[in-house]
Amino acid sequence: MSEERISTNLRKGVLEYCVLALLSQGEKYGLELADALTARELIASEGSLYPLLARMRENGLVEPRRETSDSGRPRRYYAITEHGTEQLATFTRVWTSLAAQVDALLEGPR
Amino acid sequence: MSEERISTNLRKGVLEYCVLALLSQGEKYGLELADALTARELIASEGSLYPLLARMRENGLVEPRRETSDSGRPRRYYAITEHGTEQLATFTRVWTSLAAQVDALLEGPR
DNA sequence: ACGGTAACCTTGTATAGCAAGACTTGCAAT
DNA sequence: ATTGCAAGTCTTGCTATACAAGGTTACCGT
Repeated sequence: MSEERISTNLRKGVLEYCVLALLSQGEKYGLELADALTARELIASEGSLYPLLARMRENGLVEPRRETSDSGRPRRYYAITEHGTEQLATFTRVWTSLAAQVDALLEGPR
Repeated sequence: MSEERISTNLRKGVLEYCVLALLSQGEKYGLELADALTARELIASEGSLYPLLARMRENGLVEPRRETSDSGRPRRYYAITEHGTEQLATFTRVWTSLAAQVDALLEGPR
């Protein structure tokens, strides 16, 4: 029951950069991102993703492009911007450092 | 400028269990915890810690004990409870799994 | 025409960390 | 004594994020 709560809080602030990491491998559209993140258990529902994408667009981290259907309904593809790439690099530094501290604490005194 | 913001969000949901990890090595009082966490860059100020300790007490994760001064002003020592120990174990599982996913994403496709 | 489904988006809510500072207590100079 | 300083605890107001639940639009097969 509380495993969910733990996950939820852990995801805060990580999700944004996981999206950037995925986009750094190439453009993706909303549901495609949602599926990739769900498979990795990094989101619990699309309700987290779309508001996040909107924020990221406002902050200039991603650039949306509308692709009107070759088949199926139109999709909105997102590409990472230069600014987004920089932010991803910064995050990687911060994450690596923090994760090392947490790992050390969890392992306890040698 | 935004490195702070990244850290802030990353800490959410981690801090609580870092406190438990520290307490699993023995009782500690407020400022002692604050110093340990600050040294590891896991908090930015005591303003995060005291409300957290209060929440953790309400949730039965820690048990406070008032120690009236042997020397210096009285301190409130916190000990981890059995429930706290269980929660720490659960967190460790969740954290390990999530951290692995994030690391994999940051390293990108092999 | 009609149901299904892919894709996208919105609303409301709970929660966690933070900055800044208030308050209390003991100790040390003067 | 009195003043000042530092250790220790706690409070207030704020912002931001993930989530559940549901709603909307467009395409497709039958």
